[in-house]
Amino acid sequence: MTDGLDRVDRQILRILQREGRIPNVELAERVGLSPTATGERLRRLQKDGVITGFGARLDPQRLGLSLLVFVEVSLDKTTPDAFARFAAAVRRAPEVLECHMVGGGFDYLVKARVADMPAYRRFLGEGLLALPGVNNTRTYAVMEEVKSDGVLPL
Amino acid sequence: MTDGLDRVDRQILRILQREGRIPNVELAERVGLSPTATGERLRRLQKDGVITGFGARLDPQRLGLSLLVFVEVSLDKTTPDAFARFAAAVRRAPEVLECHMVGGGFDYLVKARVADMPAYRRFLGEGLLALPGVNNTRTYAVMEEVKSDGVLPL
DNA sequence: CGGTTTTGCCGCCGATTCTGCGGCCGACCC
DNA sequence: GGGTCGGCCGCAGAATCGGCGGCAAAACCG
Repeated sequence: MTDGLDRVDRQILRILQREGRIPNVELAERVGLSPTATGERLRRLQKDGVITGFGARLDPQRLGLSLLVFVEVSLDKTTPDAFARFAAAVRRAPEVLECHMVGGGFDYLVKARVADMPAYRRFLGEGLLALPGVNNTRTYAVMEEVKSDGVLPL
Repeated sequence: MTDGLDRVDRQILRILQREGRIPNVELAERVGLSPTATGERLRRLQKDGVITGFGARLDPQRLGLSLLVFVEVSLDKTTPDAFARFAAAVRRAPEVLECHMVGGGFDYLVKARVADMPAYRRFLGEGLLALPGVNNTRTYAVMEEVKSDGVLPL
């Protein structure tokens, strides 16, 4: 059940990762199946949760979000529910694109986009550091995005 | 030209980020415009580069990629073209979802997905450490993905 | 301030795409 | 051999797409 994907399924996923809005008929002729069979596979892949959704890729620059930063966050270990409260607050913060709990020298790795350095200072001061339990942060500003697509290998 | 987006444009982008495959007619009635006008805006947003593409979101677990890791990479500063060669190699590596050049204690931050720890060891040894100019790496394994969508604020 | 251009929207309509249905074929199992 | 089942196909009605002409309000200009 976890991996009942044949060659055609994988090809469909590979195409849809990059061209999510391709019409079903064109997808069908690319994988060499009829539109009906292809649509059926697509529906099944969504129902089974392999495909969790579709989305538009936007250019952050054109939206005034020129600065990409990664922040390593350390929490006080004293309060046990601090983790849950931090996680909840982070999910509400629109600047935060991703947040991962990691094992190692710190607790959370946050990926965020803001307009510029002043905006980041504001986000750091009023957003992150204001959260209870936040002990220490270390910021890395991205100078160049070498690879950004995030396409999964198949 | 960089920011000629009105309220309706932003609403379109907000919807399409989460539901990229929504039919144009439904998008139209959600933003309160006719399908023709909505389609025209969509076409313009793509032509202007605000929308760079559409893609399917896949569940990494169901594809056998259960381990998400972040790797901080330091390069030898001796060879000046080492940066370009590292960047080129990283773009070819399928496990690497993202790679950013950062300012701070190290040079590159790499986000990668692999099947499990043995697969990561292989990727680290044969993929990253084999690259010329790589001086030092530090790995952080993700224990929990608190927020992963990467949706931009509008 | 009046006229003109521009811009953005709508309704319409032919072409394309989608989707549910019935039928076909090969694999598999008694 | 006979039955069952999963996967694919073709078809047809319904929905959607995309280009065209018209219209009204805003912007522009003399």
